Amino acid sequence: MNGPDTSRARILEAAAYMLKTRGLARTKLSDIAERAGMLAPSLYHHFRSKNQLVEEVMVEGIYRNTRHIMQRVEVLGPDAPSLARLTAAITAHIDFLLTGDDFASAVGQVFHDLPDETRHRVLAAYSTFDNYWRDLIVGAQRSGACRSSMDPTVMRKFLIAMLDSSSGWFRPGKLSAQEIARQACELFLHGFAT
Amino acid sequence: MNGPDTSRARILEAAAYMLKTRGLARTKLSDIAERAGMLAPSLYHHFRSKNQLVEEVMVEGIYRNTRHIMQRVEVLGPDAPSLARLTAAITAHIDFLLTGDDFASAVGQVFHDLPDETRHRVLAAYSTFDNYWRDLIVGAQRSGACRSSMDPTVMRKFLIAMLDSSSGWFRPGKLSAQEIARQACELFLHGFAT
DNA sequence: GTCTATAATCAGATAGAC
DNA sequence: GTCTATCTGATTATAGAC
Repeated sequence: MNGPDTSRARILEAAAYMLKTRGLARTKLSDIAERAGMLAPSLYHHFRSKNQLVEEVMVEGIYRNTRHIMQRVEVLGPDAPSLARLTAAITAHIDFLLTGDDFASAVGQVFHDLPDETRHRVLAAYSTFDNYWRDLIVGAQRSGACRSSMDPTVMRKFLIAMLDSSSGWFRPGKLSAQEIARQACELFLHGFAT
Repeated sequence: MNGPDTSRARILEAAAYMLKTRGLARTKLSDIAERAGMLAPSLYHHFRSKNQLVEEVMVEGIYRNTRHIMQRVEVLGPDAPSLARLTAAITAHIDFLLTGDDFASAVGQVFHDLPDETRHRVLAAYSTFDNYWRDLIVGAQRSGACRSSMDPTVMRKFLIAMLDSSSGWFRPGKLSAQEIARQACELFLHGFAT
């Protein structure tokens, strides 16, 4: 049942959890190790450095999230209206962040503290994600469903910031992930005013 | 012309700039000192520790930003329609972030890495800011200008996250702060769809 | 009030036993 | 593959001269 890297995977999950919860500077290797059931030096059997470990978490988080969103959009079929595609993407993103993918949440939390060199490589992985959103937004404008008077880059930045923030303030037991996703769609597409 | 704490003020400004630009973990005391025209140990004549210096930057940033927003809203007079008040607040916030107040930008950048004890105190200062936005939003709902079907807390979190993000991606020479503010108002109040 | 040492701390990383 | 022990390096912080 276990592949050759069970403990490697456990370490990555522990790291993702700690990074999402406490950020980069406040997570020590010993915290990650403890959560993975071992001591800090053992991590070096699986990863060359803290940076490499963090980088893998980031890239994995971006990859998982992108793939999840794409699936939930593409299942609608190639002829789905662009607003339906946008709605599916927003809902998928919130869902994924709030329903326990620590990797995806860690990305937003840690990205801006990454050392320059690491950040460049992570940025490359991020571009797939970013481009997908750009296409959804530009597509919605081209189809006439969204306003061309709005700058698509600004819309994307605002939207992603808004969605990403949710993993920082979401508390289970209050509004559900579904309800938050619904409000995000409403707000982004139709606004708060009556 | 110079009060008793000119260099103290210079240090705070240097710290705000470094914190907004590089985040907490990546700003060293020596960076702050250099920007203030002195060497790291000299900072200890003015501040007890890095934490205390950072805390003062945070509290000052929150205070300045809150005061700026309140002024720009209250100048409309007590009978201004609630949408005008919201619009003024959004515009003021973006303006303040993008037109060079490093203290305000540093808050969003650094807040989540603060050591627990510091963060608690900063959070107390933050509540004035937060409550003001809450009142603007709830007021707009009560007046009927904004939809009661939306959760006011979620709207506030989404709005502030969206606005705060701008200091991270704004680049002078592209869209102006005014234009970004306009798009933020449009998006938040009327949405992106046609 | 700012400097030149220098100490203290702490976290990342390595060596080598088991 | 994980441990104990140790090293290294970076950064905060202190002592004390000027």
